[in-house]
Amino acid sequence: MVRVMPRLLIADDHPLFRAALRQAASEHLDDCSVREACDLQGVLDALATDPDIDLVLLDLHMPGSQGLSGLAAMRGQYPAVAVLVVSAHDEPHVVRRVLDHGAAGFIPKSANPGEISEAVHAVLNCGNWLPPALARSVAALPSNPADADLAARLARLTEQQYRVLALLAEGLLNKQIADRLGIQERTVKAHATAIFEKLGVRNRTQAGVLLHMLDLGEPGASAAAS
Amino acid sequence: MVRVMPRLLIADDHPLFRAALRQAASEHLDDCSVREACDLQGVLDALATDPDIDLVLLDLHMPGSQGLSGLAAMRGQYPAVAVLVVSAHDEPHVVRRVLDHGAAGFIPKSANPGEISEAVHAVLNCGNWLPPALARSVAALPSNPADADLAARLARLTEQQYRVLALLAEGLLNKQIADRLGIQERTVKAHATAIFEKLGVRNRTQAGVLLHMLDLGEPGASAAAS
DNA sequence: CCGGCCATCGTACGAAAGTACAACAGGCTC
DNA sequence: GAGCCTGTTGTACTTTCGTACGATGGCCGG
Repeated sequence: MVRVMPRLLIADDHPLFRAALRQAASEHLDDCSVREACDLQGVLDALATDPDIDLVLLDLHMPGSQGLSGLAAMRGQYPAVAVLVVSAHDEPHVVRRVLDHGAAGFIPKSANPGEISEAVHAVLNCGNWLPPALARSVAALPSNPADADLAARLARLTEQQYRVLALLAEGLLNKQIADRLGIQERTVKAHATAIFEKLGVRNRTQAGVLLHMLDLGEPGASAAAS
Repeated sequence: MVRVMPRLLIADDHPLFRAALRQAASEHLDDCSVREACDLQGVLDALATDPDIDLVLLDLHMPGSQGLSGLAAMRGQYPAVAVLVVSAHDEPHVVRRVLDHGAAGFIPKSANPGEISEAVHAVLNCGNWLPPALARSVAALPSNPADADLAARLARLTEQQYRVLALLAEGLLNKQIADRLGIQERTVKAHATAIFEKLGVRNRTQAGVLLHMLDLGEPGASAAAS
C-alpha cells in the first residue's frame, strides 16, 4: 500500500514539463506533497531543508548537472531518497548506467501519464520500475563494474566537497573556486586534498576526468575562452 | 569508377575481425593493397610511412583510443585520408558524432560482407556511406555545433602534441610524460603551452576535460591508484 | 557531555605547473 | 637558398598546487 502523505520533489528545468509531471504523478495519489526544483542546487537545497522527501523525479539534463552527475550527487548525500529518473535519453545503455548509479526507476520523456503514475506508485512501495520494453533490453546489458565503482567513490564525498569537485573539474583555479563559494583558498585546498583521498586520485586533472565519466554522449557546449 | 590500386588500412584490435574485414573489403576490388594495424599508434605509424593510403577502416575501440579520440587524431593529422568507422556502437547519436568528426561513413559490426564491400566502394569513389536504416535516423538528428568546434580545435594539434595531450588527460605529471615519450620535461612544457593555446584552454585540467568529451557512453575502466 | 565528523582558516614549504627570454636541427615549400 | 613549421632543449622566473604541521567552532549521536 502507498504510504500516507508521500512527499515528492520534481526536478526539471522546464516549467511546463514540471507541471505535466506533477499532474501525472499525483493523479492517483489520495494525498501528497509536491515540491519543485529547476536546477541541481535547488534539488539539494530542497532535500536539505525538507528531510522527509520520499521520492525525486529527476531530469538528467539540468543547470549544474550534465549527465549522471546530479544523480550521483543526490545518491551520495541522501542515499535514503528514492530517485526516478526522467529523461529523453532512453537508450538501453544509458538506462543501465542510471540504474547502476542508484536510481529506482526510469521514465522516458515519451511516457504517457498512466505510466508515470504507475512508476511513482511502484517506487513509493519501495520497488523499482521500468517501461516493459526497456526492462527487457536493459536486463540483457551487463552491469559495468567501473560504473558501480565510480558511484561508490563519489558517494563518499560531502556536499561541499562535491561542489568543489564540480568547479575543480571545470579547470578553475583554487582561488577562483574560493571566490565562487565565498571561502578562503586555504579551505579549498583542504577540500581538494580530501577529495583526492576519497576518489583515489593524485591530482585535480584525474579528479576532473573521473567526474566527467558521468557524462553521457552529447558533449555539453562547455567553457572555452579564446 | 574505382581508382586503380586503392590502398586500404584496416585498424581493429581483434585479429579475427581484421581478417573478416579484409576479406569483405577486397571482395569486389580487382586489385588493392591492404595493411593492418591493431592499435592507434599502429594506425598513425602506417599513415606516416605510407602516405598513399586512401581509406582506413577504423574500429572505435582500440588500445590508445577510447571513443572518438582515435578518429580525431587521424583526421587532424591526415585530413585527406578517408575514414570508414566500424563499430558495434550503432546508436544514431553516436553515428551522428562520428560523421561530425569527419568520418566518410559508418559500418555497424553486424553488417554483412556485401554491405562492407558496398561501403568501401562508395567511399573510394569519394562518396559517403551509411546503412539505409541508419541514414534515416541520423538525418533526423541535428549536428551538434559543439562537436564540430571540438573537431576543429583538435585538428590543429600536431601528432606529438596529440600524444602529449593524451597523457596529460590521464593526469600524468610533466616528468612522467617526458619519460614516457623519451624527451625532456622542458619539451613537454613547450608542447603543453602550444596545446593550451590551440585548444583555447588555460590549464591541463581543462585540456583533459576537452579530450574526454570525445568519449562515448561506457566509462572505460580507467586508472585509479589506491 | 563528549567524541567524532565537518567546515573553516592560518603558516610554511617543496614540488609542480606555466611563462618568458632564448637557441639549434630537420624537413618542407616557394 | 630563404622562409616556415616542428621538435627539441636550455635557464630563469612567477604562480599554482599539494601537503605538512597545526587551530577553532558547529552539529549530531551515543
